[in-house]
Amino acid sequence: MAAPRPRLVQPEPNDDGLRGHVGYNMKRAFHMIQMDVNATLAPFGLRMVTFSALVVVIENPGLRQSQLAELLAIERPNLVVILDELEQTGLLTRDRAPDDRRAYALHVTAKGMALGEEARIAVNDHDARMTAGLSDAELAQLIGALRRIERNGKEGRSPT
Amino acid sequence: MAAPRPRLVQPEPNDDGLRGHVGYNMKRAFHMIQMDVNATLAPFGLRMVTFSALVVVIENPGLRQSQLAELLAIERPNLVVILDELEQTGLLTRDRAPDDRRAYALHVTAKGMALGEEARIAVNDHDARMTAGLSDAELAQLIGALRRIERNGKEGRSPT
DNA sequence: GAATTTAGTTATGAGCTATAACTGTTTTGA
DNA sequence: TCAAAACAGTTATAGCTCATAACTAAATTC
Repeated sequence: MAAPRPRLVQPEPNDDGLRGHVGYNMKRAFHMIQMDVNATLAPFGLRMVTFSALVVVIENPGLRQSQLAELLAIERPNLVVILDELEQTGLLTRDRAPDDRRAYALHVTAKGMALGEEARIAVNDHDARMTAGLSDAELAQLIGALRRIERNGKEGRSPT
Repeated sequence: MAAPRPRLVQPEPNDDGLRGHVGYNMKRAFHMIQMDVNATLAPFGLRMVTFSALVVVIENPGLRQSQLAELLAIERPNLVVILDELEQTGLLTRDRAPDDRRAYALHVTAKGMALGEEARIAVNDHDARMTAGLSDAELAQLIGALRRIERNGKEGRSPT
């Protein structure tokens, strides 16, 4: 066994005092995920939020904008530009709802469907990369904990 | 047992297709944490990032700005305004390093120390709120998973 | 049918992050 | 020794995300 090395006069600086906080660790982890997923989606002309919107419209055809905003927890005004982007690149359509001429029914185009499915494969690869080293059970536990935190945060808000 | 209710023509829209992705769940969880921690720190005149900087300087007195930036994974230019804020409110000092007149040695003031410790108590409460319902073991597992993801993200980057 | 509510939009501002380019100081090495 | 390179901190700037207020047009309420 090696003899103990004499203590450095100037010990290595560290962020140990923050590592016990969930928020600090999550901020750093999320930053990595965001960078990687955006790099992953860039070849498709998508960002994290446009990908999310596209997937939800694929799975909920005919959805209204306000419903999509609610589902994604995005403010309506911000969703407008996101959908502009997806509409202008021909991935989805805004069709006037026949029963309510204020509203739009959202549908993906064939192109949107195809691109969405391809992007999904890429995002699954990204997921696998970022969660490498975690078992299936650990991954499920992670997602469960994240959803619990999301719920805890909602409960703290005003009971709408 | 109740008889099965007939299937709705328009089923409730949902984001199930995204819930399997770690990034989507983390984005939503982190958003809640960020809102809550900022509300928690506002009475102290702090934000998440100024709190983080303050804590690290408390625990690493004499630290250089570039070391702090490295530790917090913040770009140097962005750290400047953060430290301006902490310096102008009298929480820390930038002292010219005697051995290198380019560099500053960072130290917290007595006021910074006191405020930092108070803020820490508030942030611990925030942590407890956000992670309510998770056992100690689950919390440890969560932090472990987040650190793993952070490491996986770093490895994907250029090996500087 | 006037008043209110709702769906989507526009305009705008705040916060966080990243990059390029600059000043002044230290280190390198010819 | 002294010019070139590297380094610490800074300034300026731009992008992305999120939030709010105020608007238009259509539907609903009473």
